[in-house]
Amino acid sequence: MEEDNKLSATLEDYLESIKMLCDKKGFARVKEISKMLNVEMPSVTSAIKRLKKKGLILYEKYGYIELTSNGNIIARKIYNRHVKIKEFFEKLLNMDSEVAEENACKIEHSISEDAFNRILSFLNFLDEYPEINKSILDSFKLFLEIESKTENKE
Amino acid sequence: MEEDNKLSATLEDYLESIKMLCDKKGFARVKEISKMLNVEMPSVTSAIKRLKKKGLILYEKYGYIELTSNGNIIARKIYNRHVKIKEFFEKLLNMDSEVAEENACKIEHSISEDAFNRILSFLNFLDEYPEINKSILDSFKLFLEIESKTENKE
DNA sequence: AAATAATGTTAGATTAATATAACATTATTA
DNA sequence: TAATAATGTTATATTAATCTAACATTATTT
Repeated sequence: MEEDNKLSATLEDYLESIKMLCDKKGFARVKEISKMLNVEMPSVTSAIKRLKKKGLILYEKYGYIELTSNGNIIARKIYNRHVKIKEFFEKLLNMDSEVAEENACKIEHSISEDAFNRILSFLNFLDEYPEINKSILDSFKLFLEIESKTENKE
Repeated sequence: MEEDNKLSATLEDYLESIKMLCDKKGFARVKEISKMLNVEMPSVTSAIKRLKKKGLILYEKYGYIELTSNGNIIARKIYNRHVKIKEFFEKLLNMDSEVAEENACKIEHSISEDAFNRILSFLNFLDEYPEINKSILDSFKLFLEIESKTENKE
């Protein structure tokens, strides 16, 4: 009991898309969500019904889709994870923006609160000690270059 | 077409459990898998049927479960990811072993080849430059302590 | 405003993953 | 070896997530 309200990765994705669309234009539509997530419209209709049942969005047939305040809180949390995980990959591992994006998208759903806080702390650490930050990253970049030249198997 | 054979996260988990049991005793049994993954036995029976259909395991009704050579290759790949991701979390983020374990378990299924290679490279980097390794990690640990004392919200 | 296009919903089927209950097989032990 | 315990399977149901096809509504354009 207690927290029965855990969203599936899929519903988290829908909620996140809705948040992004709402941030941009104040509401979301089925078609846009379907484009964003690469699913057909009936899948969206089905998902938003489940989100509505959970009290996370407002919508009436054929109408606009908006977040409830609760939905907003949760969506923001998910989105924040996304942004931070992406940042972590980019800053620490020198990952391409698209690769970082793609991976953040998936990992954001499976990482624990605990682990996420570690990542946040690490990002703060890098921010607050830019010298360390720079020296690590420079060395690592160099390492990557050497590694790619060596091109050793296994 | 081409690679239709992508396993779901769930099937990857089953395969990984089977690998671990086989490594330990040469074969796996339904009961043990069910304990390991916290599912009921019929769920295991259903999963191993799917794995068998994909040619990844050998088994006959009421018999032992073993990996095919193909299954072995795939299982090893998954397991390796698991180990390395865990190591990454432990070494870099100073995460508790259990937390690292738990998160590696989930993330191993969603991370891309590309991103995983970055993580591997970073681990190699830490290994090959132990001075850098130590200095980063010591500073970060210190930072975590300071942070936890400060206990600032948000 | 009627015709057409765009968008959204319903009905319904499919697949994966799970569970419970009932039954079957294999292993243990008295 | 017969009885019991442990393990495994089948039958069946449920839920989430997706799809296609058909229909409904809303918006756009002559």
